[in-house]
Amino acid sequence: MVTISDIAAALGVTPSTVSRALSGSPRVKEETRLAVEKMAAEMGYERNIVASNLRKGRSDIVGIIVPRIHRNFFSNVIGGAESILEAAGYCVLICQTHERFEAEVKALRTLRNNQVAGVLMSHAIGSDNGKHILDVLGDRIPLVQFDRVFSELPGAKVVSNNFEGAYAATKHLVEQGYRRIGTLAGYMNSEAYAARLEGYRQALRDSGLPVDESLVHYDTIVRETGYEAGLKAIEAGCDALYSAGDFSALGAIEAARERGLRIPEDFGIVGTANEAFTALMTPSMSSLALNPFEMGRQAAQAFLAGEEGTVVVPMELKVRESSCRNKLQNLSI
Amino acid sequence: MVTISDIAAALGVTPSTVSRALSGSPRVKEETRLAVEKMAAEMGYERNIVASNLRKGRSDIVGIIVPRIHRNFFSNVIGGAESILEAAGYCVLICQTHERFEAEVKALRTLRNNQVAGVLMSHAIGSDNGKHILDVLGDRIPLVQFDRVFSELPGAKVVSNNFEGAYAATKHLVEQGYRRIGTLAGYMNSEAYAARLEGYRQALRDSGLPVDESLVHYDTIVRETGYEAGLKAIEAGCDALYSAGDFSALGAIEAARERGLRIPEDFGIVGTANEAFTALMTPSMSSLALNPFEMGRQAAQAFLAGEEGTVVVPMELKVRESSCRNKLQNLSI
DNA sequence: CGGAATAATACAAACGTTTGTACAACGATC
DNA sequence: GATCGTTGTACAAACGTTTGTATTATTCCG
Repeated sequence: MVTISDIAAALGVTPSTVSRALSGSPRVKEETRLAVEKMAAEMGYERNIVASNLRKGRSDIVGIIVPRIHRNFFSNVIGGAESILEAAGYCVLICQTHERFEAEVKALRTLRNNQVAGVLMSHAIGSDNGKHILDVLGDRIPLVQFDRVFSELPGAKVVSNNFEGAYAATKHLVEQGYRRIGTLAGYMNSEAYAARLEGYRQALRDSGLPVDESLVHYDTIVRETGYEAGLKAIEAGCDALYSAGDFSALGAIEAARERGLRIPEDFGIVGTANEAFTALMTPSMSSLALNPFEMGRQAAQAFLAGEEGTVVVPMELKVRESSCRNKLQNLSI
Repeated sequence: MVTISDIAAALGVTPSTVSRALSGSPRVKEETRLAVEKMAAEMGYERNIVASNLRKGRSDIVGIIVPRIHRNFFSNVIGGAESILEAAGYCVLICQTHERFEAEVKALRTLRNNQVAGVLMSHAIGSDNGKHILDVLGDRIPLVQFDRVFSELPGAKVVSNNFEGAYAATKHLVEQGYRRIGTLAGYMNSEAYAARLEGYRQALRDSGLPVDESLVHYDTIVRETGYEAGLKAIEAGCDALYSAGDFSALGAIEAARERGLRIPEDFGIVGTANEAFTALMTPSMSSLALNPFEMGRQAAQAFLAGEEGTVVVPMELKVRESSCRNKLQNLSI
């Protein structure tokens, strides 16, 4: 591998001059810079990033920590972040936590020891607060949180407007004439799910409908639990459900079919996340779309800008057949 | 940050002794090693990986290059690879090519300049051969290719049994009574697609059916091109399609519906990749499942083992409604 | 033309680790 | 007690870059 010293020797200058020339310092003469660049190209020089990082005390690597990389949502966030970071000259180091606290701490350590320029993360379900994050990263490494956020931590945050989204989804069901609307609510230690539940409640209140807590089904995010909760909801006389997840909504649809209910005539449903299958099934499923790619972009941009605020990425209600007794429509919140 | 020199000073030994103690060299006395380890723990020492990498000339980072990270297949491969590499003490640096040759070269350069311990990659459609890969990586950085493979390159390879898979898928269509079976074949500069096409052809031959080259539709991997090719296939009198991709298969289904054909009664289809939506749509779509997580695991293991061979990860034909005029069945190849 | 100001380059010390070689201490052997 | 091998440490030179300071070359002005 050719080094700046080789170039320096070939040109009869010192390595420092070569270094400055290549990084565009105003302290080298235009003529010298051109000569250096030419020689560097000729000799096939490429900067040793590791040495550069060691000297500078930081790298051009941005760490991203997610619970599971192969979940659709997170891989899209990563894709969005990467699209911005790559253009800005960074590369991306990925760590998974598998929802475990210990793995999260380990990932944070790994990233810090690699002297990453920053960390974008969505914390594990297993983490109750962000103390460990602060402990490991200190105040030297900028942090951007997305989706799952500890609001007490410093640094930028990127979230969805879960309250407004769930509000719009529920309101939509009301407008379609459903009157006894339940919800599959997810886990309450996640602020996102909690906000969706509140949005659902508020929409009912604002519509003059009673908020019946027996129609709220907690901890339902997979198909099986959605199915069971769906059966209960039907027995309780529900005619519609807003589900905080798509897979649980799918389970509820199964339950409704099994009970001989037609969708959307007898039973309406809106899911959340806009998973690929929702648009492709029959009848197609209405869903409150997250925008993970955009969240990734925003997180990356927040890191680049070094700003501290909270960015809210709007959700979009995709109205499809499963909730439309009236006409089809598409709402942006 | 505390360094080995700090520890050395605190104990009255030299940094080299500390370094050797921490890396378990037999050249330090057991007693000294314990003292060093204790002091390191007390002072909260963590090895500066960047400095270590510079000195050693390589890092504990493994680069993974994929066309697009948020494609289900690739994010699962990454997940599989990461599960193995993480356990072995490596971390994973991700690069996307967006199917572009130039981006692939840039990614390779980035990884080499970061002195990665190895590269796992699936090349871009835009790359016709692997010369650039060899040029950039040289023979110092081990390479493992997966899925899309240049067989002329050295290093380990992990592939699916595309020929056998496509053969089984096509044979299945024959067994279901379809007689004029076309194919959506993908890009022929990818050996995987080429092998699938051969499997399709061989299955027809072995079934005593004519191989009509006008029923082979090249370069169709997305929904739109699948739709167009689907229309052509229907006009040409096809009653079934084996598609080398799920999205193109979806497009073909649209085309069939538009032409008033019932699925599977009038028109059968089998896709490839077993995307999540295939099982959830109505009618559910048969698909030739890849095993991306396992491929990632195998690729990582091949890197760790430093072996050169080719690993074949079997595909599995998921038989669902879209191809079943007779009975439902599930085939393992 | 002298001297100050400025421009351009050279010098050298870092960054924190690893590792080959040298060295000291010690016990064993003859 | 001199010689030798062994064991444990110290010494010092890397790895390739960046960057503060010193030095030399150039320009400009009175």
